Amino acid sequence: MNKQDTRQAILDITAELIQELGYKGLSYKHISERLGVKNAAIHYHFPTKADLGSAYVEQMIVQFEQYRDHLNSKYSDQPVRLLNGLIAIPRSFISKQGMSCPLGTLDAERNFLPESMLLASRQLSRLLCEWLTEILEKGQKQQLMHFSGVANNKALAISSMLQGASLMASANQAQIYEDVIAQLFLDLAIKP
Amino acid sequence: MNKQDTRQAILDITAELIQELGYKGLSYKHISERLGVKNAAIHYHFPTKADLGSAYVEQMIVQFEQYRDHLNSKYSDQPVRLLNGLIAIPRSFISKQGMSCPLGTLDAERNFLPESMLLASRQLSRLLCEWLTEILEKGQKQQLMHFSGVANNKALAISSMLQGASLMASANQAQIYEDVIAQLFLDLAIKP
DNA sequence: GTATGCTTACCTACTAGTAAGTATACTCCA
DNA sequence: TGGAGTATACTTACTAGTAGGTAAGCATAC
Repeated sequence: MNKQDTRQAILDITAELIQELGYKGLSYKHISERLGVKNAAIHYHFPTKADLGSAYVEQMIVQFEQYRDHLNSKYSDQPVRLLNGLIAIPRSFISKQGMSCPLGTLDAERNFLPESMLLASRQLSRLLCEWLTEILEKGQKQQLMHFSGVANNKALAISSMLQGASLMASANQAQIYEDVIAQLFLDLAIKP
Repeated sequence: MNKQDTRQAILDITAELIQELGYKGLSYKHISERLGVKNAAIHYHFPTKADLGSAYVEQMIVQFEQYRDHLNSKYSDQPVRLLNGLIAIPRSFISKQGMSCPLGTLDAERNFLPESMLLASRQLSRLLCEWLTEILEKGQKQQLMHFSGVANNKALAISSMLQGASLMASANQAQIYEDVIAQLFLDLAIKP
């Protein structure tokens, strides 16, 4: 097989497994069995687990940026649509049985993550929060969203809420996420 | 050593380690080394890891109930004090370097937890949410806390927020938790 | 004829868990 | 009161399984 194809296949399987098992729960054996190769083949593409983990988070960042830019250009002046787009990210993970949004999982595994991975996951978390801040500012300016304090801090609070709700939904019932989102819309006084 | 004393010492070390490493990251070797015994000694008190994990969560539930009952009787009609008491729980974990509130960690490890442990951790999560609901209802009645929708769902949203903020604070900077709490008080329009 | 992408075969470290042995402390009975 | 017996709280020594990682070999394709 082509080197880039195999590499991408490994990353895809890694993404699925991390959503299910976390970084620590992920093993080269899991990946190699799913891919139908031997575990040494994975080491050929990603010498160490830290290399694999870092590549995974880097890929998540790229995917997030593409998604954000796409929505930003499509719904530039529709902050409610943008917010719905952001909210859809954790939802997409929860909808798959046994899986969850990886950001919370990685935070929980902070003491096992290689430095590069921890830094990258912090960056992704920051990017998400910055996007949410912009959305809230637009929403406030257009009087479509209402909140106290500065957008920056409100974004941090909502970001925490989404991350927490995503984990709780995965470990309890998926419905929890929707209930929390409903409350969020009530709090922001968004007219549906 | 006395059997009950050793058992409690093991549970105390387990509590610390789970806050730091999670259930999966915890090992009998870690515990036995800290306690200055051999790993088989831990198996004498807790035959399987599932026994240890379940005992740990059960203990958390008892401690939570004592704390809640104590505050409830002390500040029965002071919902803001009660809320501060609830908020202090995750804070107490975050304040210890490298540690975090175990509820989020356990949710992230849902696919590795023995059934009894998963059920117990869900129960603790539910107890927390129920207490918060009562506090919000009192606060609303006394016009000390303001929010849209029903207390039940608002409690779920805040609960998610606390859990998410606790994880983010542990993996990033502890200050995040305080920033989120400040926003929460703003949102509830609580006068300080 | 050589670089690529993989396999075979191995390594060390660690995991939870177990069976058998042992020193200590307590209990019962002469 | 003293000694036999026994329960307690461990240790020693081990198991099978899994982890990440590596060195050398080997087909295939260029």
